[in-house]
Amino acid sequence: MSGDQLHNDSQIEADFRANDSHKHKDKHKDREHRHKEHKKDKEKDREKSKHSNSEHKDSSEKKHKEKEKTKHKDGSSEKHKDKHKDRDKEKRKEEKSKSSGDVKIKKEKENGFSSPPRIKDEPDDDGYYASPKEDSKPLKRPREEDDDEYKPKKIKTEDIKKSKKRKQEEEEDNKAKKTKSKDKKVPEGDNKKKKQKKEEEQKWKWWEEERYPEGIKWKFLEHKGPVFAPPYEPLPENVKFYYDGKVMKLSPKAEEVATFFAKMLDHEYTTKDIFRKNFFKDWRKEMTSEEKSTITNLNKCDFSQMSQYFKAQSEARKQMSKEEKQKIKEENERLLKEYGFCIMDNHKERIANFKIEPPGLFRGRGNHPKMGMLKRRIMPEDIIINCSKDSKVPPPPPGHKWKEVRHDNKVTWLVSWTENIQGSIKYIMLNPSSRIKGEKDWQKYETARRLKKCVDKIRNQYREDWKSKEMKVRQRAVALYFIDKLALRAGNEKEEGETADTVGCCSLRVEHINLHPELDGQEYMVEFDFLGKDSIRYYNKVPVEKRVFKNLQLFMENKQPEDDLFDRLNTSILNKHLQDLMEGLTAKVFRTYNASITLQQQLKELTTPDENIPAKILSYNRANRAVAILCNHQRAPPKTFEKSMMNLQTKIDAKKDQLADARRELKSAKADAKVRRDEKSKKTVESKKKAVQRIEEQLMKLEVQATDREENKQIALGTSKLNYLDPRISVAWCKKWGIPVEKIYNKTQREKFAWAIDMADEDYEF
DNA sequence: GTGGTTACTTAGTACTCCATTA
DNA sequence: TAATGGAGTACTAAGTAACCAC
Repeated sequence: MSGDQLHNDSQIEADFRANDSHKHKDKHKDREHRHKEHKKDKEKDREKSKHSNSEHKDSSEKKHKEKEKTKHKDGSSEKHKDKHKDRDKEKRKEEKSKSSGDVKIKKEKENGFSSPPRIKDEPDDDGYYASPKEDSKPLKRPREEDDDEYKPKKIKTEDIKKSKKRKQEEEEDNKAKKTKSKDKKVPEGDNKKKKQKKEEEQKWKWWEEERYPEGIKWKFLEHKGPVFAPPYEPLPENVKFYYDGKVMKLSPKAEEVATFFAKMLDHEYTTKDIFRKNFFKDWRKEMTSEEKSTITNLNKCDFSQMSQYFKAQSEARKQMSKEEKQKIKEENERLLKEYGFCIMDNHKERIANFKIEPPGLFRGRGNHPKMGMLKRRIMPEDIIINCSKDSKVPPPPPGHKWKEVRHDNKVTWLVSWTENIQGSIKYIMLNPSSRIKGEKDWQKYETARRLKKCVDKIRNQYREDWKSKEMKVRQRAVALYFIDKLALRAGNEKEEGETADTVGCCSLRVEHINLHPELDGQEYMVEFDFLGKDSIRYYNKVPVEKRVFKNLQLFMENKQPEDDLFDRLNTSILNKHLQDLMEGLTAKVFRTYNASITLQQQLKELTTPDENIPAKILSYNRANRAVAILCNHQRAPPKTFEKSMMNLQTKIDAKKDQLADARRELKSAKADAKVRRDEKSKKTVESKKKAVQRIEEQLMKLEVQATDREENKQIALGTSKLNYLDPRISVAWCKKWGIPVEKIYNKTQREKFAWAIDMADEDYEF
């Protein structure tokens, strides 16, 4: 399988280049299917071995057994069926690997196996050092996760004073708030005071305060509960639904579900078999028995009038008058004000998602087996409220009650409910700008920085483990190598048939890699091709070390394409091992670490001191892009991409013409001044010169913009910026080069990273 | 070791709003 | 003044990983 190398960015190491996926997703379908069949077989086998004496041995299983026997011609039909149970096979295999491995290792030694090249270029100083700033400001100490039983540390007296003062202020603030909440209605007049207060709130520097002991997330929590989806509004009489060419009036319930489908009619989803099948099955559940007996074929349903009605409605919404739009906006603001905030430990904090997800049709990503199923309406009776005992419990809507009210301060969520598609729990939590999220974020980067201190040791260790006699250890070491080198996700096991068939490192299957002893002039190439999170394709050709290559060959021996590559490994085994190497270390820390260290290196490499601000920002974006490529953060190219690119090019051409004109004018002005030699003409020359300069700058800006946009066509920068890059690296870079931080982070991002903006100075080192 | 549950982070896309341009 | 386009936001799916009982 070959994919076209898409990201042709000279700045980025070829190793890290992942290929485009969106166009190729379909290619995987076939394979997925095959895999599913296979897995089903496997599952059955598992069941069988579990209840070996059970009465479940039906004919299909027998058939399957026979099938399996023919599959594995070497007679080892039970091989690879089960990861953890088949000890005999394991032994046999290990013996085999031992003998062949020994030979191989010897051979390598004879070949003069030299220490492998470094996985990633890293700054020469291997040791970690805290930034001088942190040394001088113990208050902003990087938090170590290892201080398990955290006791608020005594910090500089000065700072204690500060914090005490702040606390006093807060207490006063809180008192005021409490009295306020008692007599609720506050005259609209005190806007100024309110504003001031708001600003104070925004300026709250939680990162300078003491933390709670491990496990405790808050001491006081009060909120207004969730906002429910608006009730269903039946369609007007003139909007008809037709079945088999005849008008049919649907019951409200059936009609509501029908409108969900009608609203999606233009989407490709509604043409997919699984989607239609799932939808129809769930829709029928909502029908009256009469409807059920009439409506038996989705193909005979005509939703077109409904669809047109909704299109007209959305058109009308766009055409609304200013006043109407303003009214809606005000209503939304009112809702936000009332339900969008909570009080957590004396501070008003913004809630991220205070609105309950409305009912609709489930749209999974990729080839999701449950697409089209009905996401049912969430009622107060489904809702668990979490708040503190001494808070005012939010009242349920009239005539309803909550499923439960609990007071659990070991968790951060305010509201939860169980969703009906996967049976998973959904939560209402706080905004990223909140203390509770910020602290966690900060902690995450501190863990990644701790990894920096010991990453060399860990790398040496897994290199050693490639030679281990134990298959499990070898697999673990190779997997870890991939996670480290390629920033792959851990790859938890997933329930079969419940989700799209996607994989991560530990769940890679034989069919996801191709080994090439030589490819494109390089030795020991591994070609990856699989669907990762969100069914985004990961395609990459990577040269690996010989020992890794040989190990992979070994892991793949006698396996079917649908078999697990790392059959002795899962994420929990891997993470347990990582925990032993460093406290708090998990597979995902490697992604954070490698993303952040890459940004820091790339910024160092790409920033040229004498460049102007737009050029520096281009460099920043390129560094950011290198990370996004490493992490395989892709996006569908914007629908208007080609057009907007063309428009930009037109602008550039026009600017070029304008520049040529200005230069001509400058030339003639110069000639004129030479002849006249008066003040006026000199001034004209000066002003023409300035004009040329101005236009040159404008042109340059446009060109930079064009480059940036082109390079960004299929790469999403946001995800890494928000989740993987230690914001202090960016802040330090801004401070070092005099770039306003607003150029890198928008308002929301600045709120999220307020802690970093406040604490990092220009010589911060990750 | 496994399977189930829970809590939380990470992810891409659809929509909205607002500034700029024709 | 309407159209356009891009930045920012809202939404919610899909991951990771810890914990617990057996």
